[in-house]
Amino acid sequence: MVAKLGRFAALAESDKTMLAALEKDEREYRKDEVIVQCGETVKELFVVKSGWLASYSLLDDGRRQLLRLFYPGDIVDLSEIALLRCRHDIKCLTAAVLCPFPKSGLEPLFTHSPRLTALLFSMTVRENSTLLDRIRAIGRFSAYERVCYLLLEMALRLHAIDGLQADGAFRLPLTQSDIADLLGLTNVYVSKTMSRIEADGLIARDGNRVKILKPQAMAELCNFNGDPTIDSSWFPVH
Amino acid sequence: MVAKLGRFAALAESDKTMLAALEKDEREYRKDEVIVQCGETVKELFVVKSGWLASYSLLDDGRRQLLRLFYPGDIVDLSEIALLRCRHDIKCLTAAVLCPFPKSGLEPLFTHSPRLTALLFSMTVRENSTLLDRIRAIGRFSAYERVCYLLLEMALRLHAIDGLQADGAFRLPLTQSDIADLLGLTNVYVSKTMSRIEADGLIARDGNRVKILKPQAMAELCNFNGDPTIDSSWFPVH
DNA sequence: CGAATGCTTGAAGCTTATCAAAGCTGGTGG
DNA sequence: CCACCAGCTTTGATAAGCTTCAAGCATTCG
Repeated sequence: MVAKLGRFAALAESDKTMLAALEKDEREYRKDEVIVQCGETVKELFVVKSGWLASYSLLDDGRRQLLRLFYPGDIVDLSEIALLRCRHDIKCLTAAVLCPFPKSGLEPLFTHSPRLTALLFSMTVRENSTLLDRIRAIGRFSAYERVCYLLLEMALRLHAIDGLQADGAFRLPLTQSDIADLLGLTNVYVSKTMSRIEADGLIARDGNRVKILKPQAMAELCNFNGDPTIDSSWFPVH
Repeated sequence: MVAKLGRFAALAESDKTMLAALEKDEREYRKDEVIVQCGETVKELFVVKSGWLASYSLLDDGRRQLLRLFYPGDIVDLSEIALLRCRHDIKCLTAAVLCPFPKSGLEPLFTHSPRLTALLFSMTVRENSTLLDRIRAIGRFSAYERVCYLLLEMALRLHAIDGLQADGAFRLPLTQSDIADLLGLTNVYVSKTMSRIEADGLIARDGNRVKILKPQAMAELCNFNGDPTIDSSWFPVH
């Protein structure tokens, strides 16, 4: 996590120490294991060491909407610190290693490091921004555009944490049902859409590996702007 | 704004003073006036004194997605403080009075009041939570459910700032095209859907006034949970 | 009063969902 | 090491929900 945050702003040694304290315990989780259940009172947060997680919401009739994906280096779920009760389920999409820490573990950080506080605030805003992008995608994009969009976003996100393979391809640990629930589609139509995207020569697939062949064309197709740039100029110095 | 934030946690006098400083200037804006344009470097933020605003994203071919609504007491756009360039347009849905202040106006607040910082952080998380709810609505709800959802959310939001009329009705300053762009629908279908909702006896309409007749039934219909509860127990004391 | 804007209603069409069945793949136990 | 099985993906046929297009009506404003 120090590595991830350090990309956005220089950190003092004391800041690094505080962050490292959050990662001192490790716990392993199996694929599909549920980490947090909707309605629970949240006492613990987690730093993701490895693996993918997702938060999601279930409706009475079985409909499901995936809300967020958590990658290595993320905090699950930083937002929950401010809420009394958790509003969504969170589970492992792959086997994962998490570093649990009590909610109060962030307290010293808020009281002693304005700079680190600003940084966490910025991370929350950034996440916010990706949610807005997805609202736009689900609300106004065709299925074809939505899938392109998701693939680009994942590639970008993985690139940032060195999760891409040498040739730029990446393993897609989501099932097509997961992708459908993330984008407001059905698994059947995701399958048909991905086949079309592949037939059009925009991507190549091999098992669950995906390689984006024409990132430029795909980005134009779905108005993909990449990540917002964090402005650290206003951060308190210490 | 002091009133709005004070609802979530007790504020020290010094905190109130800092907040009040943000609201010392006032400027009037006309309906449809654009406050912030996509791509601009953000130097100024605003406290909404009166009126409604919305941020939105335009696609090349004219499609539009409304992203957020801003009500009196909100900061437009708190998120932008952390971003170098603005990613969306923001405009007035009604005539409005805003209090502009420079981005740097928040700096003393971050450096001198951990408690206020935590509160702003919480507000951001809370907004985050409503975005997740809307992702769920757009991704998995039918048009009928989406419109019910939006009306409930607005009523709740207005209730919190005493914006409801005596009989519980409220003026809806959005056009049906706005509602459509907020929910990922078309203006035509919003019209048909609202007529159905009214025919079903869930709401009553008179011009642009709306009254929710059966809030309970509507809430069950669309799994409406109300607002998340903010946990202020972890806030630094001063 | 005329023009502009927004709302309503109907008909036709398209994207996506639903249902169903068959093919593929990776993991497990014999 | 192979066969089996469960879960995932693919493909096709049909259906539903929403969009698009178009015209008429209502309201507001200069």
